[in-house]
Amino acid sequence: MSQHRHPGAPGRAGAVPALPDLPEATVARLPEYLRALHALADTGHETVSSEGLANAAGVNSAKLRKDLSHLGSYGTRGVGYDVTLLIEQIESVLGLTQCRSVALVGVGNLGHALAGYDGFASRGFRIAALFDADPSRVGEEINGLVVRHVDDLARVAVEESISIGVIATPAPAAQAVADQLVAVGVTSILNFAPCVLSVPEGVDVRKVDLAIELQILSFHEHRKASLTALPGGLAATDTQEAIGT
Amino acid sequence: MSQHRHPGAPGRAGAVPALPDLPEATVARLPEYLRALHALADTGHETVSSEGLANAAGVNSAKLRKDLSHLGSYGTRGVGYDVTLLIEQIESVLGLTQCRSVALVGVGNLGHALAGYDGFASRGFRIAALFDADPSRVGEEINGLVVRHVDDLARVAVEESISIGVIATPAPAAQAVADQLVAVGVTSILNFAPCVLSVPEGVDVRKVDLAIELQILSFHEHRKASLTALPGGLAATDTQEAIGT
DNA sequence: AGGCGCTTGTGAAGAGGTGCACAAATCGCG
DNA sequence: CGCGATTTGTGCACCTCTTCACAAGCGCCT
Repeated sequence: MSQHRHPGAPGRAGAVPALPDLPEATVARLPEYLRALHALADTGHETVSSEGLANAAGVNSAKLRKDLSHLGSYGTRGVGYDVTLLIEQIESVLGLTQCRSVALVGVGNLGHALAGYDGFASRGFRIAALFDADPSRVGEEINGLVVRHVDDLARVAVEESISIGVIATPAPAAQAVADQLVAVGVTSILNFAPCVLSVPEGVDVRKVDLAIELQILSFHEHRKASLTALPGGLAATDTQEAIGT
Repeated sequence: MSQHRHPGAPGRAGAVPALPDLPEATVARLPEYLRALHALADTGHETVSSEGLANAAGVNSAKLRKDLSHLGSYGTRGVGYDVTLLIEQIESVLGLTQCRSVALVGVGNLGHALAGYDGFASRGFRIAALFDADPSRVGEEINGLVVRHVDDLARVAVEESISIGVIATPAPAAQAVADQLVAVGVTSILNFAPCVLSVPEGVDVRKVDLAIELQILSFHEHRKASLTALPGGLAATDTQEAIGT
């Protein structure tokens, strides 16, 4: 998880239509539900049960029902959920009704791929500008966008009304880029650089580190290897819980 | 989170030197500590306090101490942790003492970038083979590796003793690739395709979906926008959280 | 209209993670 | 040698998330 502190919570916000104050874990799963729902809609389904949607999203059906219950009662007992209605609701909650403009900084190996990734556009995000610090890369055209120098960030960010910044630079440059993004008023950052960013309060940072995912897999692999290397195979249940502290 | 069920082994035998049975949350943070430790080692630090390392890793110092305590007492009270020793311990626990071979399937936009990502090699992973289903891509050389056809997966996987598979194909192809990987004996998969994979028990799948991260950010952005639009103007300035620095 | 089967929504219990606060342990110094 | 400064390791309370189990609600069929 990343840094997420949302301070004003105790003072209940008054009469705003819907500020559901969703649990973080639920928010993290909503996009997955949304993807599954779109797939269902594309295959002609009009309604879906919690069981069916849970399977499509890879979660437990009870968890799914509790998650959806946090955004209101949009299901019909005995029937299920209306696919179209649920899509609208989730998109509304996630703030996807408006198309958000993304600035991508760092057009190296990874940044290049991100610039061409069509999963963003199909989910309502528009990559509005590309930046790099390397002058030899400035001017290059990627996917219909021209790479600009990072010094132009301030001007362009305002022009394009950027709401999310993506950092795909090498680690040493990431903090400086983050500072620039914050200075321009960006309050949401997706960081692919393998380093910790320090940002002022109110700015959300999410981190994606590809190497870390591999290391976590490595741990489980290592663990499984230790287990299968045991004498007697895995059915040997006579020795157990010998491990204390 | 991803699918992590290790149910079939209720009696996990315990005669092995150290099977700490770490909490998942701890495992997920160890790589971050490791990165911070390497950075400290490179700058000449020989020891580090929990406070110092916690700052470098972007977490709370109490959490860090508890995490490290799960792998044993490798710190010295009044002094801190020996950087080199701690690196060795964490790498040992994560199973990084041996270089793991990775097979990357799907050499499209994203796969291309992953193949060239040097963060893998620097963390002890070796991309041992590249695959694609598109014949026009087979034979292409990327970063010193030749792209092979996915039908050769079985043969090559054995030759190269692949231990982790990375799926960077379009979503519709992902399940078939996963099945092939599993058939070859791969039990750890990192999935970049936006879909749910179903795999037999004992196989670990971790999912990275770039669009989902953006959608989570979008939610918080949406939420912040709603808050600042409130009448009472309970601006977020009353609580200063001073996030990890 | 009434009953029946199906599905949602939710209270409650359980599991897991977090952070505080402090005792225990170690080092350096007088 | 003992004392104080410092830092680890951890018991405990709190909190969030998960899972179970079931009542309430809905539609269909007779």
